[in-house]
Amino acid sequence: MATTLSQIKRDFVEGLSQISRFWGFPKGMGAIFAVLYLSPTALSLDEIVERTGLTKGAVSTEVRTLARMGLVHRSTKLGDRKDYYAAETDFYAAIRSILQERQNSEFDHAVRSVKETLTRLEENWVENEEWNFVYERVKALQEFFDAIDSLAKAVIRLESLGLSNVTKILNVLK
Amino acid sequence: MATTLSQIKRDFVEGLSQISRFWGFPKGMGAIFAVLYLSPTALSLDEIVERTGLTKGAVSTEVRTLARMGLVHRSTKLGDRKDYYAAETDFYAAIRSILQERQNSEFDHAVRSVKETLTRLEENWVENEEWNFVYERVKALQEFFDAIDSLAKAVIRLESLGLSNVTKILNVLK
DNA sequence: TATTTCGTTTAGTAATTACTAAACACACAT
DNA sequence: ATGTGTGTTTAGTAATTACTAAACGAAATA
Repeated sequence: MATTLSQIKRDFVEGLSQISRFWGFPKGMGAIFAVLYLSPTALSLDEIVERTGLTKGAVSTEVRTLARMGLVHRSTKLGDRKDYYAAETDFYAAIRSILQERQNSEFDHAVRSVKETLTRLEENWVENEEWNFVYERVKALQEFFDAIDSLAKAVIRLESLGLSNVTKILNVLK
Repeated sequence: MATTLSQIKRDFVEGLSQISRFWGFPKGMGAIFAVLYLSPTALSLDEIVERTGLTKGAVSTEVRTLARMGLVHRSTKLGDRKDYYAAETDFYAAIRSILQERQNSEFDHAVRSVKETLTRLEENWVENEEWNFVYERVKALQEFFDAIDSLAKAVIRLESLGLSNVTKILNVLK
């Protein structure tokens, strides 16, 4: 049972698929990214189809959302009608892109709804114990979300420093 | 159309449900947490059932995973056979707890599989261009995961400083 | 021991999500 | 204009996940 490169690759693709699924993305998306990531050259849609075992339709849509997230890049060759896809290798850039994408997402809408709850509580204020209690709790949650958000932005802003350097600095702090 | 407290609460519960779903948790889990979070007193399983509209079975299992994640706490009253549940209000503590929980999870297993790919590449080394290429790529990914992990740990370690203070410090850096 | 009151488990259903197969649309080449 | 090689869309299916209803078990009470 020789450990061939293609075997190792297959296992890697499998691993990224699971990670993808864990993060709430289709596992096919992870597979597509993995295949592109391990390829030295950009791949056409049909090559991705071949290497992942998915159908053209699935690859077409999923590679597009990957592109929207900035995790892959689409390119073309002159005199060739095919599109070619390559994995983004700068993960910090990808994160930044994903966070931007997130701004318009269902998620941010939901987070905003917490903020909105707060406003409604303020605008229809009734001075009693329960109202006060609810207000304090919702406010605390909203502040937490804000804190996370600011932290993420701060880290992204320091991208050029390198994530591990940022970590080192933090570790010195206390 | 008066904006009553119970209306506001319902909307809040709805909001957290969506957030929960976005993060890949059942939306019922979000609803349960929200209900507990807005309650000044700990609630029994049946009270949660009543306020969320879920069944006892669903609440039983989901409240348990919430407890495992450290997002709610189970308690009992003397001379009362019921269990009572209350929301954790220290979110930083909750995050820490979730990250610990994660150690044993399917996710970490998957992340470890990347590390494992790397080892296999090293152990069966073949000196050629492709092998080298794949190795470099996998290594970069593994280092990225490591960096994220260290960063998370560093932030958690600074919990007592307050998340927003950490953010402030980071913002001064550059 | 039988009964009540609680939480858990289980087996099945509903709802959602990922994916397939195939039709389609567009651009280019002949 | 017709045919060929692309990527996209769509309608349906498979697989997964969240949830329900109801049986069960355990512990306290009668």
